[in-house]
This record gives sequence, structure tokens and C-alpha cells, in this order.
Amino acid sequence: MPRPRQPRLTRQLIVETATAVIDAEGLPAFSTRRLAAELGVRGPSLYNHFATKDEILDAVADTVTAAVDTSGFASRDWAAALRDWAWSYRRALTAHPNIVPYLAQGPGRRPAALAMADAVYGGLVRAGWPPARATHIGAALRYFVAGSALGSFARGFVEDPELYAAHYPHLRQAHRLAEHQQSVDEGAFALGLDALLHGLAAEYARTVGPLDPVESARSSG
Amino acid sequence: MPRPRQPRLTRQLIVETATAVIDAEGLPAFSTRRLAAELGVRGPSLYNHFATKDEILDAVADTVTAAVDTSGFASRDWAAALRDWAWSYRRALTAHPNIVPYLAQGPGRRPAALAMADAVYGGLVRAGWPPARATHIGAALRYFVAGSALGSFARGFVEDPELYAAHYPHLRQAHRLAEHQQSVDEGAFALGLDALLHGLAAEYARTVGPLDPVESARSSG
DNA sequence: ACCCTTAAACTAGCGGTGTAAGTTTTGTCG
DNA sequence: CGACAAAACTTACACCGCTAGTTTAAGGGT
Repeated sequence: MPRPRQPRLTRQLIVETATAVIDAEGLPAFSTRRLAAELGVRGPSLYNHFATKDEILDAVADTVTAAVDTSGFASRDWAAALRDWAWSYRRALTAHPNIVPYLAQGPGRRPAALAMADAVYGGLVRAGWPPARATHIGAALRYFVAGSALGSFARGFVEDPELYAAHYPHLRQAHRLAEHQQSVDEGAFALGLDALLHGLAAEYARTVGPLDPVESARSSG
Repeated sequence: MPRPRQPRLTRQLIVETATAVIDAEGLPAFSTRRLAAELGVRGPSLYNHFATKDEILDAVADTVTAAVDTSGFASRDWAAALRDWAWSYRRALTAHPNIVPYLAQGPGRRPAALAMADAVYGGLVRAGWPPARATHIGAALRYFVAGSALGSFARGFVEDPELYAAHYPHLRQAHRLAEHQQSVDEGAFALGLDALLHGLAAEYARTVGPLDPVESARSSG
């Protein structure tokens, strides 16, 4: 079959279909031929629109990241903005859990990830945090969010009580974790985020608080 | 070549060599044939000792996890024990960064991971934390450690200043991140861990502190 | 000492993967 | 109207995880 009257593929259509396949069947099942079949096309045709498979995955990861809301840094105080961002970030990742293992391996050169990092860093520096500290805070929260979306704590546990009773005395109840996976993961995230922000607020009060944030931003901007 | 006088493979030798290959060449380069070649053997021979490739990877992940030290929970107060554990956990993962993407996808049924979870959970409950809270704390710290080892924040950035100057105004200096990758990642980890522990200590004082931890452990054990 | 079972390597091969190369037809533009 | 680029195609390569069947050595039983 030669060139069709109307192109059957576009970058956007490929990315959307790739996202759907990954969501439905997981990363390992996602192959160029599988994706092409879903698009009514043969595998190599994709290479008219993307240079490599990784480029497709990058595009998927980028659209997932683009859904993260960083607008809080423009309108709210730094702590509230961080909290809003972290939750939005988590929601964006858990909406497409199967792509997270790929996405989590570094911000890369993806525009949406860079724009997000830029907004966070800028917001923190504007609030008076020293640049090095702002970098660390953004990184620490990214670690936490990515880790929570990636390694669902409860997912690994099995529903067979016998397995734990014998060798892991304190995990006697662990088989129940599987039932409550989502609430465990969200509870752990909420607790950890609150603790992180609490600790950062204390650090802020100790090292930055004395200065007027606005002044501080003006003098360093 | 038939059965040799002396077996050339053992599970331990396979795991050690697999670790070396992954450390040296990365997860994508790790294939059964590549591993077998390193062992002076043909690919399928591995299947006399392991049922699948994933079983080999699980064994590698387990030995990495086994290096984590949780002894603090037996001898120190819960906060110090958590700090020691988190750093030990991080050191174990960053010693073999290439296996982390595999390892981070849940505790699974790996014995070392379960033993670690058991020690942490038990230590926290003994210190007076309610069981649900203990689960959340262990999970939150795992998120943070795994995320930090997985998605090295600095790694993704490029050394070309031009790339950032145009579109990401606040990241003007981002190209410098690549130079200081290790110190950025460690600084972010140290900051985040301190903040987390600070927040947890406040929570402890508010909800558990009033009770004598020893009493509390006795009454719930 | 012999046989039988099992272990541990082998070879051959299946179906799948990412992707390179070259082909064919269509749409578009000078 | 002819040239060229675009977008599909087919073919093919090297590699992948893994299965099946083969060969020989090691070890235990009589």
C-alpha cells in the first residue's frame, strides 16, 4: 500500500494512541508494531513521524507532565504553591501509572518537565529561598512524588497471610495492604508531604523568614 | 558441549556477574545472551538455574536490598533509626544505580525487601506509632529514597547554556547542574530527609509523645 | 562393576523486537 | 507537466526471551 490520499498518521494521533495502549496494556506490551496495528498501519510507518521509539515515549511523557499545574507559584505563598503542585503532579502521574517508570528516570530534555522545573524554581527564589536551596527543594519534592507514583507501596504485597506470618512477624497483617492499596498510598503521600512542608516551613523561618521575602527577591533578582 | 566435569554456573556466580554487567553497561544492555557470554556459556544454560530473566533480576535486586542496614531500630530512638536507615538505603541503591528502575517498582516478594519493611514497621510500632501511621511512614520514606536514587535530578540537564536561556528564564544556570550532579542530589536528599524527620517529630509530639513510648509499646504488644 | 536417574551444558529454532533500506504511489509546487 | 517530497509499503537484519530436544558426566542403588 503506497502513500494514501490522506495521511493516516499524525504525531498527535500517534501520541494519543500510544498513551491509550500503555494505559491499557502496560509498558512491556507497548511495541512499535502493536502501536501501529492499533493505528491501522504497519510498524515502520511510524518512523515517518518519529525517529525512534524512545522519541514516542518522550512525547507521551511530555503530555503527561504538561497536565501538571504550577499556577500556584504565581498566586499563592510558596508553601501552599508547593502543596498544590505536589498533589497535581501526583494526580498527573497516577492517571497514567504505566508510563511512570519511563518518565521517572530524570527530567530529560522534555519541554513540559523543564517548564515545570522552571516554574517551581522561580517561585521558590521569588519567595526568598536561596537559589541552591530552591534547587534542592524542587528536587526533593520530585523525588517524593515520583517515588510514590512509581513504587506503589501496597502493590507488591500478596493476599496470602501465611507468607508473612512465618518470617516477618511484624508484617502479619500485610496481606490486608493489598485491599487498601489506594488508601495506603494516598495516606502515605499525604503524611509525607505534610511532614516535608512542615520541616521546610521551620527551615524557612530559621534562615529566610527574618527577611522580607519581597525585599529579598528584589535584591537578588 | 555436554555436561562438564565441574558445573560452570551457580546461582551466586550468575547473580554476581549479572550485577557486574548491569553496573557496567546498564539495564537495557543486560540480556541473557550477554550475561551468558560473560560467564563463558550459551544463553539457555542460565535456565538450568533460574526460571526466567526476571528471576535473575529479582535476585540481583534482593542482594542490593540486603545491604541496607536496619539495625538502628533495635538500638536507637525511632527518629535516629529512620535517618540511619534512609541513608543506608540510599547508599545501597546509589551503589548500583542501573538496577534501581527495576527494583523501585514495588517491594514485591523479595525476602530482603520484606525483611526491611518488617524491621521498619516493627521499630516504629514499638516506638509508639499507631500501626497505620507506621505503615505510612515506612512507605513515605521508601518513596523518597527510591525517587532520589531513580530520578537523579541533575542527570537530565544538559551542559548547553543556550538551551535553557531561551525558554526557561529561571533555569539560566541549569547547565551548571550537570557539573555538580552528585552534590545536588545529595544535598536535596539531605534537605528533604531532614524536613521529613522534622515534620514527623512534630507529629509524634502532637499525637504520641504524651504517652510513654515504652508503656505504649507494652500495651499494644 | 554396572545401570539408572538427574544435572548441566549444548544446538536448533520460534515468535517477537527495534529499525534500516529501498519501493511505490500520491500530493504539491515551480 | 515534470520534479520532488511525503507517507505509506515490503523486506530484512540482528537481537531478544525462551522452549524443546540432545548429549554427556556425576552420583546413588543393587
